[in-house]
Amino acid sequence: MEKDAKRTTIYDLATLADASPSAVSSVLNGTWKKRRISQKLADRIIRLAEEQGYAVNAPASLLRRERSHIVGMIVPKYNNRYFGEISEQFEAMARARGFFPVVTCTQRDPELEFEAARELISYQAECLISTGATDPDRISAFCAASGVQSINLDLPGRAATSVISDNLAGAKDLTRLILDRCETDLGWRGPLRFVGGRRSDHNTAARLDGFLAAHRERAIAVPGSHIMATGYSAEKAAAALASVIPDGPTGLFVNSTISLEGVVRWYRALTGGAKLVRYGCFDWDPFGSFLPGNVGMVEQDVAAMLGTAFDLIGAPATPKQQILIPCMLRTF
Amino acid sequence: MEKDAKRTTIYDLATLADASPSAVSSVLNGTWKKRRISQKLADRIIRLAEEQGYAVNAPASLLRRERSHIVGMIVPKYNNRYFGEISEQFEAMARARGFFPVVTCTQRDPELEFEAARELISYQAECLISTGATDPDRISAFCAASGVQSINLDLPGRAATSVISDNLAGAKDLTRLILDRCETDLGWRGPLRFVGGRRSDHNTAARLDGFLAAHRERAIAVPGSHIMATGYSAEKAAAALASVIPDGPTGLFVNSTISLEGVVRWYRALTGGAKLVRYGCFDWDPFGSFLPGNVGMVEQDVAAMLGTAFDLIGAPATPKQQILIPCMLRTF
DNA sequence: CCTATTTGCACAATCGATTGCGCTAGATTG
DNA sequence: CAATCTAGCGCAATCGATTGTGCAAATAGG
Repeated sequence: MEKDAKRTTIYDLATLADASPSAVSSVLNGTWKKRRISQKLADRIIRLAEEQGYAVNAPASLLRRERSHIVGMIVPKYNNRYFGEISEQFEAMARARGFFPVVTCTQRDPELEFEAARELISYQAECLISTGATDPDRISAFCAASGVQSINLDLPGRAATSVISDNLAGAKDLTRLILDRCETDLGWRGPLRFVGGRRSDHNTAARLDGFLAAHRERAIAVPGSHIMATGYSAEKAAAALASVIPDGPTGLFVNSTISLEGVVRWYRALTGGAKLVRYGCFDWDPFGSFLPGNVGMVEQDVAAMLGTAFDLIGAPATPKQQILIPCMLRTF
Repeated sequence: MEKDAKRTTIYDLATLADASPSAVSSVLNGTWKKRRISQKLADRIIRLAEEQGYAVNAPASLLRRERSHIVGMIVPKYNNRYFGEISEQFEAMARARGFFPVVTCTQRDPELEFEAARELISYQAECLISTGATDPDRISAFCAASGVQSINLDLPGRAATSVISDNLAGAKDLTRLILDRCETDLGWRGPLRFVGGRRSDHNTAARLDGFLAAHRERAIAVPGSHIMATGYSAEKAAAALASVIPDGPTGLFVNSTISLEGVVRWYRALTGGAKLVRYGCFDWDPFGSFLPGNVGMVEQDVAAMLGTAFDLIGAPATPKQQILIPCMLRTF
């Protein structure tokens, strides 16, 4: 196109409209009634801006402005139903509230998380939401030093208010469901096995608590060997299960859809025993209900979590608390 | 925290370091050797910047700078394996190349697509990648007027170079696979049905061409009623299939994982005929291989597509072309 | 017709970082 | 010892938009 086509500025438009840059600016940012610019001039400027394909220079505008209206979010992954949903709804809700959302994914890499957070602050984000962050407190500290609000989502931290799922209750519900189905389908009372995740992870710990509580309710003892929280990857889950060749009924509490891939791979490789296996998964996937042996999934209430988070934005600094959002049990 | 804690600026650091703002600036942006700042002063400034939790004011920097290093991308959705993968890999590859990626999702809404594109240009993006855009040419035109490079991904446009999957070849491969499996598993020769997507959509059209070509190869006639490209949603696919109660063998070419959800729902509701159904899907999902009846999926080569797109960034304006990236057939 | 408003707009400072240019003191050269 | 060079750094203009203030011209009020 036009080789070194400098972008059109308000100065160009001012010349074309035979007006001052300040008039152009106020017309284009909507403050022109306040500044008593005539309708006539406003129309002229607006028409010219459209003709010239004018787009405001955001850096210049942000530099002068008080507020940026930018809200930032870091998420570990996109290629995952849960975080994909979070990112997508975050953007929609931010736009609906007049914010400019910027989401970036940080691959569960603590350094990248911090760097991305710093970048978002550089861009003058007014608030930063750390989703599933490995070291949320470091980010919160940096935000605080820059006068930027920070909120934790999905995984809690101590240095900022955290909005997380009620993993304990959700896990208890799911465990009960699996136990029930084992009883009705297989005439077997448990105990189940807990597959996937990491015990050092807050959410895994809470879910494990719920898992154990549901067993305790029914006075079912869970041997330590049944807790197979050996990591998140599908391979780890499949490997952990490799030695479990069900000669009798088997029930599994699967801690994430990633781990579920490993479980299903193991399940499919079973020759005879598959009919004796029932499982459920914490986290939802649209294909989950079609997987044989799957009795239900826990769907985290992304809309409620984000709604709660947005209510916190701009609110007066409350004491750092943990807000628990109930999950939804999907029964198949 | 500190109530109206103004962010630390280079002027604050200059005062603290007893140096000039220009020295601070050059130290922090790495141009200080060129400006002959002493190592001693540089060290002092860097230490102070860390102590104060300094983060550069990106708008101010961008305003003055020549290049922004920002690359923008719009995608229709995140909550989908394919686009999630695209977004995630785009960010990683952009960072690896020293760019600052900004991705935003636009829900297949033409107006939102355009608004988001305009915003990214406002932020001085150097290049904009329109992924699966409904009206890529409008965006390209706006980019051109602003002197910003634009590239289409996944869906082609006429106003910018487009990097897309080789849908024709991929669909032909998948169709052959399904036909083969129908023959070996069911002893049946087709024709298959084409489910999902929209004929007005470039990719659907290309896949349909491949679908028909593979039938033609084998001299199998496809009745018009077998082309059920009635939209992308799971509901539409399920509804379209509702009347198809297989009294004999049935084979389906499913045009997306979204449509696949509807297909699987239909499949599960079949009482007797399920054993006579085989299908395959264009687009990959990690749970796909566990779905009964699914004989294979086409995985689009996201890494290759993005690699090609990145190679185009900053390259001298080539003639607008369509670059086809081969897909990978996953056989189950 | 003359003073008070009001209308309609322009001026100029400002946001924070970048960068071309220039200045000073010490080192080097002849 | 004068001339030249260089190391080391500061000055001030600049990017484009925003916004408090000021000032004519038009209108209203008496």
